[in-house]
Amino acid sequence: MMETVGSLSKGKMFLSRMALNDNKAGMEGLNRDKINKIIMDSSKGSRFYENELKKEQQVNQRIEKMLQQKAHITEQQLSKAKAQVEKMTLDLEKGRDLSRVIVHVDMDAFYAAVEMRDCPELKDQPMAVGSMSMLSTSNYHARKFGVRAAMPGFIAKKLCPNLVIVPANFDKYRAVSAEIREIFADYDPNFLPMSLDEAYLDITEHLEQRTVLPEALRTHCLRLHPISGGTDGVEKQGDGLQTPVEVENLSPLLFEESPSSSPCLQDASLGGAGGDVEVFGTSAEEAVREMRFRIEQKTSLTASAGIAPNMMLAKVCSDKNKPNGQYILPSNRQAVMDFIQDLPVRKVSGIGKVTEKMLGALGVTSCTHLGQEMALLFLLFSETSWQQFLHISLGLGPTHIQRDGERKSMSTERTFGEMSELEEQVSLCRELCQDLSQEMQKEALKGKTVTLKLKNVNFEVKTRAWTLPCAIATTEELFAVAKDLLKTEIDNVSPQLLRLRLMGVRVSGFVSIDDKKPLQRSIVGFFQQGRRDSSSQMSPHKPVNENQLEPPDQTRLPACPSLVQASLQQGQPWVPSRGEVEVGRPGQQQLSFFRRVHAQRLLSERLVSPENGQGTSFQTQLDATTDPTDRHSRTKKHAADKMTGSTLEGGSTSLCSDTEPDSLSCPVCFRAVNTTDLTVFNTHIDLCLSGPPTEVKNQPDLMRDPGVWGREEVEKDRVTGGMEDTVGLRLNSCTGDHTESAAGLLLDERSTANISINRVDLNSVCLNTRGVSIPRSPDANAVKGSAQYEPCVQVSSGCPRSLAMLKLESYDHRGPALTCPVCQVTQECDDLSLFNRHVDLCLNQEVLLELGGPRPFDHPATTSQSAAHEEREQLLQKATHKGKSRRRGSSPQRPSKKPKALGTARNTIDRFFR
DNA sequence: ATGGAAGAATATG
DNA sequence: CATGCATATTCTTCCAT
Repeated sequence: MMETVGSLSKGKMFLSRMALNDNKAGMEGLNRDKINKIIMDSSKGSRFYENELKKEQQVNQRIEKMLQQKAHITEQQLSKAKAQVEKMTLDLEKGRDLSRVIVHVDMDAFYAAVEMRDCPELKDQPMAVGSMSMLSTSNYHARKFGVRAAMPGFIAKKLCPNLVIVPANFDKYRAVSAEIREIFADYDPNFLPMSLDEAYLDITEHLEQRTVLPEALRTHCLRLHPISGGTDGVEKQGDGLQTPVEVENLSPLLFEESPSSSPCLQDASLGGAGGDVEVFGTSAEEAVREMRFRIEQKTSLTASAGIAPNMMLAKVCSDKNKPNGQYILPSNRQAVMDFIQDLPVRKVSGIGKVTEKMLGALGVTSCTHLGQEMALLFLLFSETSWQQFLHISLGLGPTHIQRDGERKSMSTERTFGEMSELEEQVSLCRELCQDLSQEMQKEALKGKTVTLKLKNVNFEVKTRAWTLPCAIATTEELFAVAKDLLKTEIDNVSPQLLRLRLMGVRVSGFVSIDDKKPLQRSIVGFFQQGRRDSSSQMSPHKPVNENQLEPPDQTRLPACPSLVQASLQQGQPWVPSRGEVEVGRPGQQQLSFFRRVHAQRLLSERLVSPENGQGTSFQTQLDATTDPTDRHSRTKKHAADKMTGSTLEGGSTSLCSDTEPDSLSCPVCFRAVNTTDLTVFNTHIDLCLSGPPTEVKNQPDLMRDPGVWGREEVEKDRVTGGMEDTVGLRLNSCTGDHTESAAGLLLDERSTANISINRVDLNSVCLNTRGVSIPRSPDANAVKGSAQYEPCVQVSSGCPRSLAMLKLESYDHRGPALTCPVCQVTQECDDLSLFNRHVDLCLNQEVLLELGGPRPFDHPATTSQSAAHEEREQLLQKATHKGKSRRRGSSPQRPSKKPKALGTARNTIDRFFR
């Protein structure tokens, strides 16, 4: 190679990552310089190119770092490494297994070949499958022009103006794939499909049987019965095989019927054109030839294959005589080593362009070099990389093919023209979640980690993930998490907009079938789990983190705020915790918002109750400082207690219960209702909820209506009251102005505290400061209790009309949490109609409750059958003026054509995230 | 030290 | 004018114990 990719050419950086990758069959002897010039000319200056440049420089830096490291290596280190290498080499050599016969089969130009088969006009011209922006495959004709897979169509067109680009038709490819897999299965029922067009087979057993296989069963007929007109396609040359023909049901016949009755022959004679037969031998080569023959007979497509003692070699071999050829590597050590000798490392699966370049910088291009430099590589690369290199240099690879286990992730992503509109972004996000959810449903999967992927118009990629305590699957759940992730990113660049070109959502952390049950358990099990967890924390023998049957430690993981809301609607166990946003100072490194979550959560748990996990100290504080009526809210629990045990621990400390019921606290007006009759109580709640909506409509006065919200006095009391011991802070604004307060929350200059945004509504923002004490005055740095763990922070709303509400609660019980007076379940939820429906259900199912214990908040669909509910909901919708009671599940989602906000840009953002 | 989680990067077809 | 999608794995960094 004279013009090594990555070297300098005419003083200009030549991008190795952009240049033509011609290590592909059918691309030998091309005018690379010319092709590369065209590629460069089409790319230069584009955002894509700029990003590639950036990435290239990163790689170069990595290489530089590596070379510096190399310079500091001492002889001593090197000889020590050498010893390591020798020892390891010996070990590996000892374990070398040449007994297996592994085959790698690979269809030739698969997608392109299928299209050509089905459209004869394409056969004689250069064509590719894909689009103007990306090609999946090209036929061999097109490859002569440098047109290949993973090349954008518009560049391919420049290389080859006559190129025909055919859109992909995956259903068709899948169908063909199924056909060839049937054949594979005859040779190895445990074959490993790598993609639609590729598979590994272990034919060792088949070969054993084959030696005693009657000749008739190795006899295959050839029917000259071209299915789509044309004779030989561009890719069909050599190997003595004839034109594409079709023989129906060949494989079953071959292996299941007696040879004498082979209809194959009859058919052939019937065909008139004279059916030839071919007898295949018993060797590995013959077996593979037979397999390829059958593939061609069945599909009119050709395949190439490699035969070798392990997968790594078989893969390389299958490429050797592409297309429509095969290569066998004898199963002896010398043959393997000879084969490896000059093999470019890049040919080995797993060595990509970056590794190739890094190795190249050390003078390693072939596998022999690799073997020679193993000691050096030991010092410069990671253990795993080094192991990989060593295996390669010895010609070793997996000898037992194993079907892939369970899938580990599932994702969907979409590329589009620049998208900056929040509304669009959010709705796209939802769409993706919906698609993903549907896919998950097909495989009955539920996952715990949701990852949002964003690529901006400069091709910079970001991923943001959140792991939940329980597995989720529905659109709403996924969206709840994804939109929070998205919102965080939007907030992080605000007031600028995210200019996206791609968005994706991924789910991982699937629970196995065995794990699913516990995760879908009712809230009873959920809480019992929490109890078990915290008790085991205390016990000296700490259990290993979940074996299969042990459900995940749900108390230790953060939950996504919106998810709580969503799961509420889905009637699934909710998780009493939340995520946060770090409000960083300008210039300060924005630490990952979620990374902090876990830490802070643990912290809060420690605060709550390190010794007994019951949160007693907190509870004491709570009782001492909350509104007196509140104290009676945790009443009515005869049933609930029986089921959950009398305490809820760990992350659920807040649900600690007290006893003696004589009144119930209305979660709406916060007043004690002097009754224990739940029906009466329910009526009260209903009244509260359907209370005068008129004033409420006027947003500025939202907080003024005690009849509906009734919180003002209470909260004012709290502001002046238990301030010192405040642990959770909730800040409510009755206008949209809070957007200021959310972002511009006034931290004093040394505060690095994390303010968590609990929920951002149209009308309120709920913030949580974790374990932070609020000084009475800007100067007073009251360090109390939990504050020893966190810096002090001074909070001000920055909005004259906002009302700071300080509420003494344990961490896991802050925010707009409502406790169901019936089942005692507290949940973050400020949608009163939902809450009311829950209460209704609880009441209606009192009997059930007695029998089965508390259940999760139920799905609205199952609960809002009655017209009364509907009415109330409508009322409430008016009352809150937020559309909060809109049921995402059942009502057709309105295309958020709500009036654009009066307020700031922020305001509108918040609206989208409802 | 070790281990988990998140995030970026690498690789494959 | 303009560079995809799905999946897996590895490496690095940060954090907690």
